[in-house]
Amino acid sequence: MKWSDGESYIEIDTPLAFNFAQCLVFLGRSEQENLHRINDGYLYKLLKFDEEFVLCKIGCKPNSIHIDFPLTSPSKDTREKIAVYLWEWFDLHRNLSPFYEMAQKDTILQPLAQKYDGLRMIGMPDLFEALVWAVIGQQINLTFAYTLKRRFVEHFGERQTFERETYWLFPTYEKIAAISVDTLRQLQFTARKSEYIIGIAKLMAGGELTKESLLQKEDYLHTKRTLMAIRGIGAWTADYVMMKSLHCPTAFPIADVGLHNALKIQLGQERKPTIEEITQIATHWKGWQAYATFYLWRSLYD
DNA sequence: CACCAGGGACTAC
DNA sequence: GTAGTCCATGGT
Repeated sequence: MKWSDGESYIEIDTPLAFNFAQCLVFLGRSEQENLHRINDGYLYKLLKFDEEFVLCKIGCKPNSIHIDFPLTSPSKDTREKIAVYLWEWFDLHRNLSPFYEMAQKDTILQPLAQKYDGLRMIGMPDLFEALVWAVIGQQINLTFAYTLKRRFVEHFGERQTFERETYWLFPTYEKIAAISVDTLRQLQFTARKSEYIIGIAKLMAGGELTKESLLQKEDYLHTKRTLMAIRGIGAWTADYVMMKSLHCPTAFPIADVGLHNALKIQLGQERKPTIEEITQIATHWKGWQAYATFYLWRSLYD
């Protein structure tokens, strides 16, 4: 990763096939999102490292991402962590050339790759955030899922205010490990989801589940099995988290309803494709299932 | 009012 | 292993 440190700002070199505006479209998909704000072409995100809050104002230049710090100037050590966070958030380490070459020969992906050229996998560097968001999203419509996430963040997350706007941090697993099922039930989480989320928080608080250990697993299936052994994490959630937080390119939530709807639309069919049909279609996507899924999700927001 | 929603656990066979 | 059932609640 290449980045330059200007002390009061940082700049991260962007790879080929990167389009900041495309990424902002995806990040702006919900009005209820409270973990970042988009205003006038800039992306605002609150982060915290070692008790140090940092508000980032993120914009783009021709070949780089430029980050200013409107609230306080972070230390050098923190500036490096911010660069790493952004690197992960926008999946900047990945060379997309093979994906676009593959997409060029795929009738479904070809128009999407052209239309959303430069869109990167928008990740979730925080493993706990990815897990909770996935559990929240199980079997409910996205609008309600965002409502639940907003309540969750605003009840248990820390905040900073800048120019009359409030910026939120996702709650920590330490905090959630200590709450009761009843507390989440009051926010209209189901009892089951409350148990899953608190259970996951306790595993992480106890050091039994870490992003580092998951990343150390040998292969896709081993990692997926490890995740699926946790109560509340099935095949869909495991793939979702591997895709968004572990940057696994072969993660493929094949049972995803959004994926089914996107394929139905792209294929111009009256019905959604079956799992067997999707398996067949996806044989072309080998090695890039996560990106294929992500671009299909993106197509739902036009 | 019916059906759906970015599923998963649990049970029975 | 897999098919059936329940979970629970808002959106459309």
